[in-house]
Amino acid sequence: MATLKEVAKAAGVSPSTASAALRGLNIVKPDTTHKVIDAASKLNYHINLSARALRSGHTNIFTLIIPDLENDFYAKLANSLADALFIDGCRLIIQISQYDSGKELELVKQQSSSLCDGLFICSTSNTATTIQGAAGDRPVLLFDDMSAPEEECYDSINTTSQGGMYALIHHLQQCGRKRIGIVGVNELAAKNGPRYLGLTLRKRRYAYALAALEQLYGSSEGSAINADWSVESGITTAHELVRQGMPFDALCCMNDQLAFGIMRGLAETGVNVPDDVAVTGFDGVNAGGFTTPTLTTMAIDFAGMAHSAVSMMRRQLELRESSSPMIPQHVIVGSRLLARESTLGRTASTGFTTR
Amino acid sequence: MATLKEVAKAAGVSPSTASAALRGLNIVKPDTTHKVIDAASKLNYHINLSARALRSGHTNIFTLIIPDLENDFYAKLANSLADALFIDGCRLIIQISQYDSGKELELVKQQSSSLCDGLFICSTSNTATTIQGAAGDRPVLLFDDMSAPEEECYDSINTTSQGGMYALIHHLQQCGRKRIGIVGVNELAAKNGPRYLGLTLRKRRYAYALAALEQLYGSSEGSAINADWSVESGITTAHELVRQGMPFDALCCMNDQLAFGIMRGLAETGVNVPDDVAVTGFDGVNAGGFTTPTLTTMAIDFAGMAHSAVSMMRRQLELRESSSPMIPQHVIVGSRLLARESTLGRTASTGFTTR
DNA sequence: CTGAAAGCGCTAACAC
DNA sequence: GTGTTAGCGCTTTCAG
Repeated sequence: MATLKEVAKAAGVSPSTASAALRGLNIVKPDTTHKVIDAASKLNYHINLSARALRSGHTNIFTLIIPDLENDFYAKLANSLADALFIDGCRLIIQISQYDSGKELELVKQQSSSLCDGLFICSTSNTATTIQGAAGDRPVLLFDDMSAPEEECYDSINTTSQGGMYALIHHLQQCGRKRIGIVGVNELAAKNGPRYLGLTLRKRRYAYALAALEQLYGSSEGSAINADWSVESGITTAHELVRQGMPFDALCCMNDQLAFGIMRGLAETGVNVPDDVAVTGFDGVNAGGFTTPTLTTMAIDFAGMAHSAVSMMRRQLELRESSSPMIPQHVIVGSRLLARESTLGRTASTGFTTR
Repeated sequence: MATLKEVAKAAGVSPSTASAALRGLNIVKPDTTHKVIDAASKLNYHINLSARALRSGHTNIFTLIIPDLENDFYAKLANSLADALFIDGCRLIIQISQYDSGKELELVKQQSSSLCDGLFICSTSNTATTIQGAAGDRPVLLFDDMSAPEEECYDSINTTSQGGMYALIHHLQQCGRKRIGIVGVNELAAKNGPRYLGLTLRKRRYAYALAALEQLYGSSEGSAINADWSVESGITTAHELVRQGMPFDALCCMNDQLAFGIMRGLAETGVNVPDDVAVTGFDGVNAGGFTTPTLTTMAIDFAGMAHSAVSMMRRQLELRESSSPMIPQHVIVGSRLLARESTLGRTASTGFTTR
C-alpha cells in the first residue's frame, strides 16, 4: 500500500499539499493538483480512512438502527437511506435491534462516536430522552419519534399518520363502507381510548383514525381492534373477527404487514375482499402490488424520507461544528393513497402497479 | 471523551497495560484488569476505533454488496449476515449495486482495505476474476459464484440449485403434474440449451431443472420459459402463457419473486392455482407464507448460510495472517421443501406457516 | 506481569 | 500556494 507521503514525494510536493490536492481543495494550484493525482493513480494509492478519521475526527460513516430487515418497511427505509448517503459519499452501517428496546439501547451505546458520525434510529419503543441517555452527545435522527412534546430532543422524521389515516378512511367512505374497524391498536389504548397522541406509533395512528372517523362518520364507537403489526397477528385477528360474525365492512389496518395477515385470514375463512370486507394497509411496500387482491394503502415517499433524513443530519453536523445550539426539527414526509383492489374490487385494477 | 491514557493514569498503570486489560488479554493480572475496567467505566471511556484500526490494521467492519435491499432474498441474506457478524463483535456496511455490474465493480474498488476487513458480494453478473481485478488482495467471499471452474479464485457459498430443483420437480411429479414449465430461463439458454453449468445462476438452475426433468420424466422437451426473476416479469409471462392456451399444468419458477408474479398474473386471467396450474418458487421468502395461495418453495437456510459465510471469512483472514496460500472453498447451503397451497391445494394448509 | 518508546497515515496549524 | 511540524489515540515491540 502506497502512503500519502510516497505520493507526495513522487509528485515532488509536501504531504500536506498532496493531501489538499487529493481532497480537491481550491487552495492548490491546478497543475500541482494534477501532478498529485497522476502520482496517486500511478502508485495505485488508496487513502487510509482510519488515519483520516483519527486525525479529522469524522468518518463519513453513519449507522441505522432498525428492528428488522425482513420487514419490507424497514428494508425500504434502509435501501433509500443507503442510496441517499451514497450520493453524499457516505456509507451506512445497519444494526438490527430485533424489536428489543434493550438491545436497541445497547446498540446505541456501542456506536462509539469514533466509528460513526451520526445515528439514524427507528425505535420500537424508546423515547428520545431514553435514547439521549445512551447516545450521549452524538448526532441522532429519529424516525417516527413518539416522545411526548416536552422530550423531543432530536430531529425527527415522521410518517403522515394524520393525513394518511384520514385519506384512507375517507377513501373507504367514498367506497360506501359503513362500519370501519381500525386494526392494530394496542390493548390498553383499545380499552381506554388514547389520552394523548403519545408514546407509540400505534397509539398515534389510532388517535388520528378515531379523529377521522368522528369527523367523517360522526362516531367512532366500537371500532378499535387490538392486534400486533404483524402478518401472524393479522391472520388470527381475521379468524377472530369472522368468529364474531364480522361486525365490519371495512378493516383499516395500521400497516401493510397486518393488512396482509388480515387478507390471508379472511381468505382462509372464505370472506371475500373487498366484496364482503374492504381492507387497507399503510406504508406501500412492494408486496401489496402482487397479492390477490392487491392492497389499497398509503404509500410513503421513502426516497423523500431518506433525502430529508440526510439533509437534517448534515444540518446537525454543521450546527455542532459551529457549536450553535440545536433546536430540534420535525418533518412529516409525504405519502399518497394507492387505491387498489382490496377496496376497489378486482376488475378495477390492471395488474401490477406501484402507482 | 476520555482517552486510554487517562484511564491508565486513573488506574495507576501504563497505557499499554490498560490496553491489554481492556482487551481481556490473559497476560494481565486479574486485579490489575479489574482496576483498569473500573477506571474506564468511571471515566465513561469509549475506545477510539479509528485509532485502533490505524494501529492494528483491522476494523472489524465488513461490507456486503448486494443488488437491492427491497428484494426479500437479499434482505434476508443481509439480515442473517448482520446477525452472524454481530455475534462476533463485527459490523456490517451494506452497499447497493442496483443490479448494475459496473456500479458493483465500482463499489468493490471503493472499499478501501483500511475501512473494511473483508467483502461479501452477491454479484449479479461479474465473475470471480473480474471481481478480483477490482478487489485487489482483500478477502472476498462470493454468494452464488457463477464463475467457470477455472476462475473460481474466492471462497463461495452457493444455494442448492441442483438438489433444490430436483426436489421441487420431484414434488410436482408426486402431485401428479405431467407438463412442467421451467420459468425464469434467460433467452439464449432457452433457445440453445445450456452448454455448461456456466456463468449465471439462471443458467445453472435451468440446467439442473432440465436434468431433473430428464431423470424423472424422461424428457425435457419445450419446458423452458424465458423470464426475468421479477414480479413484473412473472405477471407478463403468465398472461403470455394463458394467451398460448397454457401448455403446462405446473410452473416451476426459479425464484419466489417470479413465482409471485406468475401467481398474480394467473389470478388476473382467472386461472386457478393449483387446480389448473401448480406453481413453485425458490428461496423461501416470508411473503410466500401469506399470499393466497401460499407458495410452495425451497426454503434456503439463511442462518446457516450467514454462519458459514462468517466462518469462511474468518478462515481467509487467518490464512492471510499466517501468509499461507489460500485454496478456495465452496459451500452449498442447505434448504428444504416447503410444500404449501400452490401445489397441494388450499385445504391442505392450516394458515400462516414458514415451516 | 508491567512500562517506556515508537509510530500507524493522515490533516490542522502555522510559518514562509 | 506550499512546506514544516506536530500529534490524533491507540497498539506493538522490547526491556525490565
